[in-house]
Amino acid sequence: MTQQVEATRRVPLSRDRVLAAAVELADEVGIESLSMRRLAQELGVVPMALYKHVANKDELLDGMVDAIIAEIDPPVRDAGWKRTVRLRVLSARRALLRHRWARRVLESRTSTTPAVLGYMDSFMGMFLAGGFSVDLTHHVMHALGSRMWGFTQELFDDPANGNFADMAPDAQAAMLSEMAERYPNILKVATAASHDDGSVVGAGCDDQFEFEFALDLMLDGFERLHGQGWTSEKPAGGAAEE
Amino acid sequence: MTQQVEATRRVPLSRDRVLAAAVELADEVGIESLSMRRLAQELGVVPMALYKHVANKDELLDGMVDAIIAEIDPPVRDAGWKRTVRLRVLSARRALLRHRWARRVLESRTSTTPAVLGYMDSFMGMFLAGGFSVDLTHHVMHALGSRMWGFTQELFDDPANGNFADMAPDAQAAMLSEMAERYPNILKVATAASHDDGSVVGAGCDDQFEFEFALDLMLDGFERLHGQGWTSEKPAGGAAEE
DNA sequence: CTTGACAAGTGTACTGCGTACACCTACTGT
DNA sequence: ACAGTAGGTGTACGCAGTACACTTGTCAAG
Repeated sequence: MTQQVEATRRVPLSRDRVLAAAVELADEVGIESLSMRRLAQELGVVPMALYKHVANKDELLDGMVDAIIAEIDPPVRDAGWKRTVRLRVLSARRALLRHRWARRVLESRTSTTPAVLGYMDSFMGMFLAGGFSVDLTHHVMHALGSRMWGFTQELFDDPANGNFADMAPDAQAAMLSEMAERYPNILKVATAASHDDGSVVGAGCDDQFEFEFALDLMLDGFERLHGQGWTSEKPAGGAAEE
Repeated sequence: MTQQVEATRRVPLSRDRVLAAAVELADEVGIESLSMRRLAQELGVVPMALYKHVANKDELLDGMVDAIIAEIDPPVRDAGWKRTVRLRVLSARRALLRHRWARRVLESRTSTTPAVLGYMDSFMGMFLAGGFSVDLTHHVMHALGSRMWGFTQELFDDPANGNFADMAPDAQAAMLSEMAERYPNILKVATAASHDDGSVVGAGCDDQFEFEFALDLMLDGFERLHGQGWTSEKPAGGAAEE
């Protein structure tokens, strides 16, 4: 009987099982609470057992990111570059939103795993296939930056707003009048962004709208540059120096 | 005599001294090596002494960020909004580049200290003063995102390139041919970006150029939208739902 | 000059982390 | 039947942040 129990759980660990469990755990408790010990416990195993499948925690994080990247849809076929890029970014965004920790990990990772490189490569491919010069593609990639992954640095994070909502009404009023005095512009902009909804910062705005607004702004800019055959005029030559 | 020594070092700690030392230490050894213990040691004091001046490490980091923000120049006067914004961002960029750890801390911080709010407020003020609608200003702020602080997520970080440079020539060749096979687009773009210089990724490109390229692309986009009186057409009403 | 209060600095100790290293164990191919 | 090995275990180390009780230095009031 114990044999059976053991037989049931004796599905041996594997790199994939470890990564999957890590992703799930991070989804549940947040990346900051994901420790090797906690993960091991979740898998019913002693912490050091994990090290037979991942070299260390950094590699674990890399693997988790790779798993998320695998969720991104491949480029659609036979659409113009703009639509292809747009859809791909939005697909990446959906994947990253399913795993909210992924943004931070991706940002903090200096690493370039094969999955990351593969995504970037195929991303550049979309522009090149659209007739962009290698030169322009390069700058475009830099300009997109992390927006290629479907996210932007949030202006305010939820907590600030959460705190506000949790405050006593009079404290809210006090804070509001203090803000009106010290940060009049923020207040103006924030309240305009949230007529019907009582919140002041952040929550009043539609992140998805903001993201697409900025993405389209950039894509339009790229289109314009491409249309006018833009080239970075580098200082002619350069062999002269040194 | 020991008295004198003590008298000399008896310049008492203060929040400002702690923050200044923390900034300096982070500049020297990197943010990941900045621990309360290490900082205390640097100040010739026992770790717990710091807690008389900062509540905890998070507050220390917040304070450090605030100190960097204080280094950003105020907006220039009597220039158009575009030039004003541009110069301000580039000033922020200079400050952040003087303290390379600041980018990460700013990114990871969910907090909104008065200094952060103040900067944002004055930033919005530049657009509003330029005649932007509150609405457009709002979206523009989101679109800028962390570029407002003068940085972008780097595509590749130095390490990858550093490793490559440190490799044996034949290993380099092997890696190159492997990359040509698996990431042909990356290779194309990267090599084009670094004709004269031997490196393959990252180092070949001029970060400052890339940053300004993207910044100007966005500012031009904003200008265009502003010129045509852009408004986000929100779904009329909304009170109907709930 | 004493005193006593309060701010600044100290010492010790706790918990949790990542992970090195030596060990055991159960399955595999010969 | 047995040796080799991959996978799991147990113990232990150093480093982190910080709670809590303590001493010390300084200065105002009696």
